[in-house]
Formats: sequence, structure tokens, C-alpha cells
Amino acid sequence: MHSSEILKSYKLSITESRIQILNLFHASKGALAHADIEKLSAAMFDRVTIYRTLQTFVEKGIIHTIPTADNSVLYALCKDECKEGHHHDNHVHFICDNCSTTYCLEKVTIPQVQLPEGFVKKQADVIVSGVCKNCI
Amino acid sequence: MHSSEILKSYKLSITESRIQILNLFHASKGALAHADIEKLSAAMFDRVTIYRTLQTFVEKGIIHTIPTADNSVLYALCKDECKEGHHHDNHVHFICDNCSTTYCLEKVTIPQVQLPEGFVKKQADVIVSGVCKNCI
DNA sequence: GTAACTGCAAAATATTTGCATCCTT
DNA sequence: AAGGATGCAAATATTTTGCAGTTAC
Repeated sequence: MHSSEILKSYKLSITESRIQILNLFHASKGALAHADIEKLSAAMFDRVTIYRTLQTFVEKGIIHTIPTADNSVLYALCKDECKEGHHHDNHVHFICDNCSTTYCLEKVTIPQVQLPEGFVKKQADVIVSGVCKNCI
Repeated sequence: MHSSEILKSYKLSITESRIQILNLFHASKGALAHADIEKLSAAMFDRVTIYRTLQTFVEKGIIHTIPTADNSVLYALCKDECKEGHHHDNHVHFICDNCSTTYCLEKVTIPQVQLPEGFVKKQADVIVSGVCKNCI
């Protein structure tokens, strides 16, 4: 599915920056940070546009954020199951300590966790770090 | 163990700000962000000192960072098993969507994840969000 | 034509660094 | 006394907001 079709299916106006940013995600094997997009897009559009585009994509469920232990926020494409406001990224994320690439391990589903009495789970994220297959 | 003893055991100089910040962590039932510490300490010491103290504590393995999906970085006390540069927080973290308190669920250990061929795990974090026992 | 999107400027926040001074050991 | 820690100022970096101009539909 082309970027423009994706945008259309989410009822978003099809604009140059949105297509470009979406293309970057499709071209990337890993997750992207705001700074990555800024570099990759080579200042084709404003930094603010990137912020706003990412925010819109997250709200619509096109991309999701990945928690990281440092201050950076990473974004990656959501799969089909994601709906507006309701993400189901039930896969594990892997961050390579060496090359910093972040993978969505689609095949690795998040295991069940048994929470203590009184805690209600809405979402669960699993982030594994180590060395990826390209850096061994 | 008192804060000053902890500092001593990690070979850190015992200073007012370090004791105070360590006390805050012991008094808190959840994890703390830089901003929390700034508020709780009521400007008793400089914002920069907080940055530097947190960084030192992380390096020494006194506290660890908790990944979050927004840009905030959370810190929580490490348990005994943590050594310098080598953290073993093999427990699940829970962030309440309502009150934003972050719990270290010490009793809930991180389940095994089966990684694809070529990926080597060094660390794993599990962050569950939802509603905590005080907000139900 | 209208609503939505973008770019620019600027404000608000957050983080890092350098250096002189003070405190711990 | 010496090394390390702190406070202050300032440099950087990051994120948000407002508004006027432009573009998509």
C-alpha cells in the first residue's frame, strides 16, 4: 500500500511532508526518532512540521511510540490492528546497543504478566536491548 | 540502611543534596522524574545538581532509569543485585494512567522472551500501564 | 471556498558545559 | 591540602504555540 493510500484510508489530507515521512518509515528497517527524520529528510520541511506530523500519525494510529530508557522518543509503524487511540502493538521491541537500530519484532509477542491484586493492565511494552543480528 | 551509609558503600562523598535526593527515593512509593525531585526538594538545591546527582546514581547503580513512551525519564531505586554499570532490574514496571505513579513491581519478574536468530539479549524492560490499586 | 496544513518566528522547556567557590575526606 | 561537589551563568537543545500564507479537497 502506498503512503498516499494509507493517508487516505486514515482520512488525512495527502501532503508532501506526510508522504515523505511515511516513506521514511517504510524504507527504514527500524524505528525512527524525530532527529532521524530531520536528518533523513535533509531539511526538506520544517522541524515543526515533523513534530506535528508525528503527533498526528500517533493519534491516528499509523505509528506508535516506543519507550526508551534515555530521553529519546522512538516511533515505528503500527500494524493493521491499530485503531485510532487504541494501539495493540503486542510485539517486542529490540534496541541494538551497538548500532542503535530499533526493531519491531513482529513475531515475538508480549508474554502475559501476572499483576498484583488491584492493578489493571491496559497496555504492556517490552523493550529488549542487546546486540542485533547485523552487529554480531 | 540510611542514605549516608548507602553513599558510603558506593564510595561517594556524602553531601547534603545526595542524601536528600536519596531520601526522596526512599520515601516515594514510585519512580521519580527529574521534575518531581525538583518540586519535592522545593528548590533546596540547584537544578543542575539534580541532573548531576541522578547521573552519578545511575552510573553507580544506585538508581535505574525506566523507559517511558513520552519523553520523560523516570528513575527508581535499584535493588541489591545492581552493580556498577550492570543493572539487573528484572522486575516489571507499572505506570498508572490516572495518577502517573510508577511502581516497581518487585514480585513480578520479567518473563523470558524468545528472540529471533541472531539477536542477543543483554537487558529487558517490561512496562505495563493501566490503573493502579489506588485509583480503581 | 473552506478547512486543514505548513513555515517562520518566538516563546517556553529541558539539558549541558565552564568555571569559581565551597565542602568532604 | 587536594579532589570532588555545588551554584551560577550561559550556551545548547528540544518542544510548543501563534499566526499568516499556502495547499488539498
